Amino acid sequence: MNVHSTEISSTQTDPGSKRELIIQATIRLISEYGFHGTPISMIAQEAGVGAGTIYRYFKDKDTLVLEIFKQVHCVFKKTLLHEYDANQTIRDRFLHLCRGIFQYGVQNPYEFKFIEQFYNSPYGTSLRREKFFCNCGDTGQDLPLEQVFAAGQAQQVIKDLPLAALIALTIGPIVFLVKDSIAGLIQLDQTTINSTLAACWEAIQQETDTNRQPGSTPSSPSTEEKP
Amino acid sequence: MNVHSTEISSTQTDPGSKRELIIQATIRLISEYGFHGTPISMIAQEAGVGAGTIYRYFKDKDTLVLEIFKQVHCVFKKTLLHEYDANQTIRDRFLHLCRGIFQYGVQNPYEFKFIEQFYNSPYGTSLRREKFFCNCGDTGQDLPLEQVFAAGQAQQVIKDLPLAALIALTIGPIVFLVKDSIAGLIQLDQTTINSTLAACWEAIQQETDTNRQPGSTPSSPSTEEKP
Amino acid sequence: MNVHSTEISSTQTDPGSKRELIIQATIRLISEYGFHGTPISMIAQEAGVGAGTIYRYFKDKDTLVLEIFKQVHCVFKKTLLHEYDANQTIRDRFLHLCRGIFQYGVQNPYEFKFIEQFYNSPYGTSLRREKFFCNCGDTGQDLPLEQVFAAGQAQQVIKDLPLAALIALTIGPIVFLVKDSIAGLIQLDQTTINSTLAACWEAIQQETDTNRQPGSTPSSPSTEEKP
Amino acid sequence: MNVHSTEISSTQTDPGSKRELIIQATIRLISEYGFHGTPISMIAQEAGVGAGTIYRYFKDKDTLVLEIFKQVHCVFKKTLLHEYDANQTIRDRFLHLCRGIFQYGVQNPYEFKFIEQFYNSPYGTSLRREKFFCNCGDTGQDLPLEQVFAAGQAQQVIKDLPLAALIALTIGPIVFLVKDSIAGLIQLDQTTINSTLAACWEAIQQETDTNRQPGSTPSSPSTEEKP
DNA sequence: CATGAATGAGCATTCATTCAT
DNA sequence: CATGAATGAATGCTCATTCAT
Repeated sequence: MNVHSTEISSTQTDPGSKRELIIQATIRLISEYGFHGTPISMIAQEAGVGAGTIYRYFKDKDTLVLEIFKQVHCVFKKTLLHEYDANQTIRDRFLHLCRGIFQYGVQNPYEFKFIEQFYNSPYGTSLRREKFFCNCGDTGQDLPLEQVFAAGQAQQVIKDLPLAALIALTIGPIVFLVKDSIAGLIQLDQTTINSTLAACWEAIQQETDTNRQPGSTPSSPSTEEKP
Repeated sequence: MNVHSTEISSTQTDPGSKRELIIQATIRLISEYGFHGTPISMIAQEAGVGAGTIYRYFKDKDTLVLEIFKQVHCVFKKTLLHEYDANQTIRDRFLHLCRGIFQYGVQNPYEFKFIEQFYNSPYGTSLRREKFFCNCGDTGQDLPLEQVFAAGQAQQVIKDLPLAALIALTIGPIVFLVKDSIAGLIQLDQTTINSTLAACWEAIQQETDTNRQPGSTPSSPSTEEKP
Repeated sequence: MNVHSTEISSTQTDPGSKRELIIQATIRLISEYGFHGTPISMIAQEAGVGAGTIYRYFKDKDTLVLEIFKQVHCVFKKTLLHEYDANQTIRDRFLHLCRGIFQYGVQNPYEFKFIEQFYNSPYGTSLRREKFFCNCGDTGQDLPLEQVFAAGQAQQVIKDLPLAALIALTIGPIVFLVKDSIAGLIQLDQTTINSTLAACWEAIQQETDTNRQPGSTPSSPSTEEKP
Repeated sequence: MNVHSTEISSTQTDPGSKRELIIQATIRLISEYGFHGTPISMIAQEAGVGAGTIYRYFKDKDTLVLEIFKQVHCVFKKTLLHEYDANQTIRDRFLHLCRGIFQYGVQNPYEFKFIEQFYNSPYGTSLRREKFFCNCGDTGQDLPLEQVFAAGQAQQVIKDLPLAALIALTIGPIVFLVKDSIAGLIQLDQTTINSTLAACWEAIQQETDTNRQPGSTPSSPSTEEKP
């Protein structure tokens, strides 16, 4: 009855549908110009639809952006969790998730910057504070990265820093680099990604005697968790 | 004939001048509401001047923001270089600069967010790409942090990563944390700052014989082998 | 070729026809929200038809309303003339017609307010000026009330006031009261209606010796004199 | 500080001020086309000002109309009360007030229709129900006409009809006639006005033996109240 | 015939910029 | 120099109307 839908239906990804055209145009433009820098008329033109058409699919501009964020954020989370194994070592789980962010950013630059824009908007700030995130069908628990950090700290594999600091030490560099990559300031190949991730791990790992044993390289799997 | 000046005159820091009132109001408001969320009329009111007055000092809104960015960015750089000693060790110079960013962000949240806003705008992106930055009277050389990294790599104290990656590994976490701090999501005390900076250093430092045993290859994260 | 019809076909009162559904919805909505406050889409929804369907029956929104007005106005006139006997006394004919307006308004509040809305619109004003009204199959003669007034004046039963004044003195109070009734500001029972009509009659009647005789009026709601 | 003012300042009637130009244009246009039929752009053009200028004086379109209504309604009430003497007979007070309405309508056709439009809008309906009217500096008591009716009923000079009916019997014809006059359907001279008012009085007056004496003409002051 | 998705002109409102004072 | 009233282009949004299905 109502075409405005918060549910993410399968038709949303029909690449030819007007709705999807609007979404893609919005992501592209807002990722570049920001919410207030992107008039509806510009979205309509980029999508190749009439301005009024947008309002058949979304109640207003706010809703348009919020709904796209939810959808994009969901896909983003699902991408991270693809082939994710909670039984792997802390380090491997860390690397899996972080590499996922890298890959996602490089392969979906518009979506990545869109998420960034959203997080840095007043909207996003309150989102973060209220832990509002979309559930995507999962149990609404914390981002898996936070779980990894918590588990790692429990096992004394990860430094006893505030959670925010741990996140900053990993997400910070990744986001920074991906944005530089999107801006064309650096070419992100697998080698650079891998070495950067290794560096991130070194930043947060708890150095123990075991870790300091000769031959122990920062990037070698340690077995500190199951002694 | 034209009172608009790209040059940074000495009067700009006169705290009572209208120009400075306008600048301070703009920083405060744009850091909070963003460029498009801050009308000229709001700036005029916050600054306690007439709207038309702003146009005596700045050609238009774009120029206003660009000029403020240049000025703020200069002060920021100068702050970092305060008591900076190029003869210190790589690590100390690194810590001096990074701690400076932290301090600046915590003590000047409006300016910090303003710079952030600017960097994330289309304007900022092109700026970064064109290395346009203001010279601030210095010799136009690279940011000192980049010099430290280059020197550190020459001395094999710092990993052989792309410069952009090294910057990301240090600036990324700092900016991330300062923003969280400004948003009230974390309380940044000296302990947290110090341990975070130590972590950043661990992320970028080259482990040598001096530091470690030979054969240690920081850039090989390939370790998934489980013996 | 053109399904739009200015003629009032017999199907218009078929209660199940789409045309009639549209008309009823329009009357209900416009009487409440006015012409500009009632979008076509709302009419379509209320009528349970597609928006495009309305344009099969009416050329455009203006035509829709004009045609409905003609139809409603016709039915209104016919209602007034029901059981109307031109051989009755002036006073009885007057009371018959006026009571008819009261009854019609109370029983058909939507239609009544619709007519009102229309009369007060620029459209209605020009209509009144041009004496354009629909003929309803009658001989296009004046409204019967005007005939009664003319006849009454000829018989010196009704004051020698301008016709417009006589109409105002009768229609004015009735419309005013019915609107208050519809708005819920007064409960219109038969007693109030009768005494109001008696008052209207007193306003326009020519006082002669004949008229002043006691008990002279058949439907005498006029018992107010206390002998 | 704030140019939006609910207070009715003396400058409002400065005929050359933009504010007054806007008000006059609004009254003229809304009286003819109604609220929804009068775009802001049309008001701006009619007033000879830019569209944005209107918003310097009024918060939004609703406020514009509401404020004008208050002002016009105040002037209207003051006009009615000009030279009004509460010590006159019921009939004279009645005639004074009703004649005032006539005069006001004939001399201020735009304002008169504007008030009409407003009363017939959803806004006006709630106004009537809530007795919200502006106080105009008076004590906020009922319209004087209602007081006259109440007093007249107490003295058995006026019929014992519901208040709404009495108002309908007087205001109804007057409004009806004035509208016809404005529409050009009738020429309202003093004779017509006087005889119509006399008729209105006959409609509502309580007929006693005294009143029935020959020679008692509607327009002559009767002394029925203080026998 | 009937539909409702699509359209774009039109609306209320905001805001960067100008200019008379 | 400084002001802020005035402007009109631009924005988000609505809605009468069309037309492919």
